[in-house]
Amino acid sequence: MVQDKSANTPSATPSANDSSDSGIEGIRAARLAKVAELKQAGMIPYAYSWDVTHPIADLQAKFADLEAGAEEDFEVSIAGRIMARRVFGKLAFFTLQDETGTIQLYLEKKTIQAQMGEANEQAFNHLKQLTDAGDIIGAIGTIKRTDKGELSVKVKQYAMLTKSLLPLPDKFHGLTDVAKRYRQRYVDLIVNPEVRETFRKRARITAAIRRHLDELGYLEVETPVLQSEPGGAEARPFVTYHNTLDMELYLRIATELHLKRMVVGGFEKVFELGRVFRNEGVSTRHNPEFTTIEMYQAYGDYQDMMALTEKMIEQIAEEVTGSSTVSYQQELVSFAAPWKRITMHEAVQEKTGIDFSQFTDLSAAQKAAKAAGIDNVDDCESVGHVLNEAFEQKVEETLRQPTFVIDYPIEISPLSKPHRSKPGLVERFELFIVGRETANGFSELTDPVDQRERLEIQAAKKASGDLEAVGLDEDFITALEYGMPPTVGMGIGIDRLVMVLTDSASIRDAIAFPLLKPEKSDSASSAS
RNA sequence: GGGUCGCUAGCUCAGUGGUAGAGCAUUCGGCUUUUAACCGACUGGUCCUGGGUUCGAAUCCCAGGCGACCCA
Repeated sequence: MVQDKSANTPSATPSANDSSDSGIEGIRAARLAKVAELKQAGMIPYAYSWDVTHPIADLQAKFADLEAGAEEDFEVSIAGRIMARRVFGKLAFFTLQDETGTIQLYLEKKTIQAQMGEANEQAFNHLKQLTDAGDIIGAIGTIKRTDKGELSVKVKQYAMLTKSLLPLPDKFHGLTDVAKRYRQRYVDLIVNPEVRETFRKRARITAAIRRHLDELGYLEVETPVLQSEPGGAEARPFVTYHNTLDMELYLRIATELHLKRMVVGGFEKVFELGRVFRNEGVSTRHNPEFTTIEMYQAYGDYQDMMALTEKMIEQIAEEVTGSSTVSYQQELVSFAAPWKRITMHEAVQEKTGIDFSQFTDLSAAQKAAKAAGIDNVDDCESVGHVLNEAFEQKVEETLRQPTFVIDYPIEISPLSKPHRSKPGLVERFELFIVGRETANGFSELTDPVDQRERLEIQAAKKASGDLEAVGLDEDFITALEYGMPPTVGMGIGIDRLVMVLTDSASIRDAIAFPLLKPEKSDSASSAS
């Protein structure tokens, strides 16, 4: 191994094999013994750096046409994790993996001794005895395609860079236990290439959004996560506490109200891409912390924003997956614009036969809905709420291709501007993809008096115990009183978009570290 | 919140009342063209936790934990 010349002592050190235990503790002990042996032999088991000349994928591409058995006198230096070892008496093959891919190391005793022998005659033996699958090593050598056709680096010199103490999962079956995959995502990432690809795609999606909006002249801003009055959505917040101010604070449930303050302040195109927190249950479609982008454009309306949305997402789908048609869980989804637009009333009428726009009376709407097999209508406080129940129960799931549902009832849209020509409705759209709400946008309510009235209704609900109702944010109203230009806003659930574009069945597959309950409670297990 | 299923070696999994198993990994020996390398030998267990039934429990019963799926 590459080493400093000082300590070239024969390995009179503790052998790695005096543990009779091959369970996890035994493996750790054996590897710690190897760490000691490496040090004893003058090597550094946890190195400081390594000069890499080529990512592995570059080598695979550059020498793709090299014939079996051929060698190139082209010296490279690479680094990565040993994923598999195939060791013979005087020859060994390692599979080395870096971020870009894998390549085989061709490790010949003859060659390594010739190059490293003077420094360490034990170089090849150390390779066999002191390296394990999971270790991170650096290697310098030339390119060779073996007789069996595997592109390899014929190693002249190598060095341990990081000694791994824990065994990798089964090299063939990998790690499949989903709980373990989420709890130890680092192991999942090491052994499951498709998981790495998902998070690469996620990064490309957010980068593409930023690039797209930057080109359109949008400004990325950051607004508070800690708020004294969470608003902008109907959801229960997380509560936290500030010590020196001696006050409760809430983690934001949306970025909406602060972004609108930015618009009031004169920024005409703003967005924020960031984390919001909702104190809700966990499912394949919900994680308590998730990522949204909200964007606001002055002087535009919801038609403008729908046009922007379909164009942007179509472009992202093409960039990230290579096509505007993607396969999601065996279902083809086409992002080619323009997307279908249908009013909420039309959509519900299509599926239930009921025209809710004819109802002015709540009980008549409830009766009709019940007759159509719609549940939970008794608690509805308005025709609009009944319509929404009907939509959620009978329509939502059926919207597989990207679809804009437009013109929502005003009762369920406290921040939207009234529709310019349809009384009782607002200029709002929601985007559905594979049956899931993925985006939500509307012409923003700019009338401060109307806004105050609508938020007061919410505040009253909150006061009477509705935990999801939002409070009245006086400062937001004050901002509107200074005057907000006509504005359209929209939010996209980034995690759900990532799910569709990465073919992930669960939101947990699109979030690197999803929330999980601790595996074991440290507190006493005795019941009370 | 309800229902169904799962939890056994580091990993992937067998094992339905009678001494806890296999493959891979680990350890040891052999091997210069392997790639799920191979051959030989060995090692490795809180059978998720706690109760109960039983002469005897991974297995049956009860409660709990964590997870998956479905429903609300």
